[in-house]
Amino acid sequence: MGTVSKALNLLGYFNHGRLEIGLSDLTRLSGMNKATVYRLMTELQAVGFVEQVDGARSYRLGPQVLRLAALREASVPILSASRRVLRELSEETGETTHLSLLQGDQLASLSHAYAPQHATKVMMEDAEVLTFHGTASGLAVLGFADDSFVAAILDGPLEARTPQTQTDPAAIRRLIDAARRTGMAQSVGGFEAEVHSHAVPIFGPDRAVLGALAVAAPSSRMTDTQKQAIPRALRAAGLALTQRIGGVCPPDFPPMPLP
Amino acid sequence: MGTVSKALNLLGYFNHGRLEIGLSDLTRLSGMNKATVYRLMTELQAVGFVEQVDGARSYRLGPQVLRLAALREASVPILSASRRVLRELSEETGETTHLSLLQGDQLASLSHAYAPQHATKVMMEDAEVLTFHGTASGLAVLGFADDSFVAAILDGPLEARTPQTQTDPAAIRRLIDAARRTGMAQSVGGFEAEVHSHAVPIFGPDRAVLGALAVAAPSSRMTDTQKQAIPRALRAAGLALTQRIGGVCPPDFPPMPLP
DNA sequence: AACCAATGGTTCAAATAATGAACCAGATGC
DNA sequence: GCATCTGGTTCATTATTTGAACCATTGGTT
Repeated sequence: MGTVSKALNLLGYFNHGRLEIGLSDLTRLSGMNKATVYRLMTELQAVGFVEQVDGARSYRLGPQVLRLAALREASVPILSASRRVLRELSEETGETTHLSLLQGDQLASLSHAYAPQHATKVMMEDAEVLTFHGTASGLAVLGFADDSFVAAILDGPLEARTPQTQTDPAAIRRLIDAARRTGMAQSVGGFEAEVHSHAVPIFGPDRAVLGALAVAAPSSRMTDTQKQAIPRALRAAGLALTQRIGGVCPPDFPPMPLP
Repeated sequence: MGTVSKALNLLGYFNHGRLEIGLSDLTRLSGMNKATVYRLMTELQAVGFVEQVDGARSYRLGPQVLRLAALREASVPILSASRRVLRELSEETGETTHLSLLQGDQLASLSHAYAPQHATKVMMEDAEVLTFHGTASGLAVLGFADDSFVAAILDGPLEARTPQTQTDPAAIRRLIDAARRTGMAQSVGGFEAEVHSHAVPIFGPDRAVLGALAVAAPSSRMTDTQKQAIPRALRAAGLALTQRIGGVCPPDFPPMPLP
């Protein structure tokens, strides 16, 4: 691994629970030498990828990433395309919706919409990294990912975020197969307790899976009516989003059932 | 300059006119050795900062920057805070408004809003890099930047984007001084012909200037009425945005004139 | 007030990774 | 069928990165 990767991997330790990280913490987290971390962070700071909060002390992400993200959106306007789809899907289902995208070997939730209807709703934070085996979105993605990628996930550690999280590789494999067959995945409390999610994959122009569109509802509201309505609306929204970004579904993707 | 800076500087060559760059172009643009550029880009690709468009060929920015930008917004929610301010200011003035932020030694326009009123309007693109000497936003920022920073800008090459661009260092210095005295800057056709812009600086919690809020109108619509109304609305909006992000104006910032 | 354990930051010889000229192989143009 | 692009690769030379140890401050404990 080259120096550039090491430096940029340091940025991976930032998340919603750790928006600012001190030198010592970063040294511990990364397992690298303190002097190395210091030099890398100093260099990242010089190019505006991180900044120090005031004068000295801990680091946080810098303003330069905003410019790059805006240009990425200009190249591949998937987030902007998703906003209307998310909003309409939220209104139609009455529940929280979100879009997650593959970023290398991670799946991050990057855009969401809330429904106005209910006082209680599933709350989302952008940039949260999702597990593949414990979320509907993750299973939907795995259903259409490379075999080697799926194997790597099933081989790796399968953490249980909740008591309901499925961690048996064989069982997860069955869920993935079901996702591929039906074009949709579900998770009941696999990531957050009391949350029942449905998700469909989103495809790019090369027919590769890019991420997933999901509806997350409190389990208590998942009535028989909703269990019918949500998959129907979600499937249509997923196809619409894939289409809006110029994507193409793979040949084995199950078509919309007739109404 | 270390390897990390070299790699990340490569990302600086991406812009709206060049969303995808091939290896040879990048080699020429950067002046570095082709093997070096190749290795750096391969490494950036491995961590998801760039990706290759399909299989092989040219590079574009990768999905990883989206996650970092979302986290940056969670740290410093300046873009989300700006959206309402921009929208209201656009509605009030009937013109295009935008927010630009300092990113190291660059000023990039990162968020904008259009007014619904007119058929003609000034169009904006996010992530466009602005000149300091030829835009109202740039002058507003320089008015409250470090002396050394101002000196570096005036010392550097001062490109004329339009025939109207002021490129005389002494004249620009006078514009900067005026911006500091009045808390507002103007530019008539200094960046795009026929565009008359006003801008006010935005400050952070440490009283340092972060960027500028601007109103851009076609010169033809800049009537005496608008010349009064826009500065008034803009000044109020700038103070509101500074306040909403927890910023503090420096002691010498001219207060709002009484109505 | 002395002590201890943190913190961020710095040094310098040794170890390692980056560099660049030259070289492939394929595509495109003439 | 020659010339010139392109992206990609090699390998000895060179320059950068590395890491143990060391400072200076800070905050908490006895």
